[in-house]
Amino acid sequence: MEAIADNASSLLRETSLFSAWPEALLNTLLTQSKKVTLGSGDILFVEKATANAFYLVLSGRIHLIAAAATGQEKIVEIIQINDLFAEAVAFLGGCYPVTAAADGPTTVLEIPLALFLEILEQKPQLMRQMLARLSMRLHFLVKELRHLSVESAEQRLASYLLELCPVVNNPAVIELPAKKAAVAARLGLTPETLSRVLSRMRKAGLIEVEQRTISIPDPLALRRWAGGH
Amino acid sequence: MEAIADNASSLLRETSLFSAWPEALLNTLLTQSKKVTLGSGDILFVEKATANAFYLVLSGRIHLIAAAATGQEKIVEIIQINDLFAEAVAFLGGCYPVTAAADGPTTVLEIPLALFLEILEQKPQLMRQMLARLSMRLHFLVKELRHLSVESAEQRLASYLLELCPVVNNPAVIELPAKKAAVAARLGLTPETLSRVLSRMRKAGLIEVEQRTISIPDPLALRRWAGGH
DNA sequence: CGCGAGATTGATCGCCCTCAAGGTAAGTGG
DNA sequence: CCACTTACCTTGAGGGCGATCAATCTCGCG
Repeated sequence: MEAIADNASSLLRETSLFSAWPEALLNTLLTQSKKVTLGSGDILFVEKATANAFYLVLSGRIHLIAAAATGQEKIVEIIQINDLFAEAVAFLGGCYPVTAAADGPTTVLEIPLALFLEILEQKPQLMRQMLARLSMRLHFLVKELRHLSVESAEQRLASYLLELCPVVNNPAVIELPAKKAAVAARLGLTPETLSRVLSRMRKAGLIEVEQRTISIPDPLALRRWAGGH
Repeated sequence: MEAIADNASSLLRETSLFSAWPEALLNTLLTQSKKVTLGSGDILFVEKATANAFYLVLSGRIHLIAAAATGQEKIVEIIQINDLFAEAVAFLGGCYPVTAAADGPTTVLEIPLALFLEILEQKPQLMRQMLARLSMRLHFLVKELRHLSVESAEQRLASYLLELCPVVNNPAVIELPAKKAAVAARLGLTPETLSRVLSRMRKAGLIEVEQRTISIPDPLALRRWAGGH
């Protein structure tokens, strides 16, 4: 229990949102939070459920999924270790807009909204940070909208790979953050299409694929290639 | 000039963001703001430009447009009269994520970011409202992502029409907020496809179309029909 | 080895875009 | 009042991208 708290504390401190919080407040928050362990595919919360808490990924991965009436699903975002999610619902006091499911064994820290809001109310500068954070998410989603609506499969995958590159000028070797089927869903594609596009890029000499490891000798060439379809 | 300020003041007060602002602060903001008149197609700001202000639509309409490298365009949102836009950039101090263009003759109120931030800094409860507002936009965009990625043209148009209905149980007569080509772009479709889908709905007896006026005898039937492709 | 999950590859199909040709309606000038 | 113009919408034919369905392949593992 103590070990868990310590682990969570250090992880919390690493997030941009909490990095500037005073120790005392962070501890208060932690005593009210609890660790949740999930198996592969377990549902943390479902779309439209009343939101009582938000979450920090301690280990594993969480998929945020939007489902249509027809049963089709789209992974809106893949939440990695040490990322916060669902924190935006706090200010609406409403319900979750997506479903959250574990991708493999995963542990998350569940932080109650009520206490969080109470603390925030007394610390305006923390609010300012929340605002910046939400703005960043807004920009991210706007960018996603563009990707989905006006870019081809090649362009979407290329953008995605380029985002994973630390620097765009040098050769890079990157690791896909999840199994390919999940990456495909994240990009709004089927696994088959993802496979074919990767294959096309490989044949064009732009990337090399080995399991989840992808090496990109010339990221800029990849970007140019995607530009011309 | 005085008339302009009065008009803008009353409009500002009607927006959820400013409705709770004290008169004095609102006037301070107004004296620093200025009215901008735009002709059809005029660009208010372009994507990636440094953001110095955000805007309130006083009359007409503004299209927020995301463009791809290939030149294709998608209307992310259609901003109606009395709606704020671009206010989210304030907290990043960065650049606009989309391009804003006037749809027909339009006037907007240009509100400088610097002053706005300064006021906000001193009024925590106003920040709280900003947070709620940004959360709402986040939810809106998440919903949009779902629409674009997992729904068909029929479903997207049906959802769009249903959102324009005041109540979903009763017959409704609604007015498209812009010319059909713009609505199509807003839905991620071409004008041709929009026309065809409208035609299909008409032949199914679900709607009647007269210029921009659309009557929906049974919104629920429309929703059911869209569910089954 | 055999099993099963994930990845690949091929064949086919459907939705939506593109290109092209009317069609409708409102506004001009004679 | 009527040709003419212009903007917008509609309708049709054809094609491409990515989904679907199905078969095969790879690899880790009991």
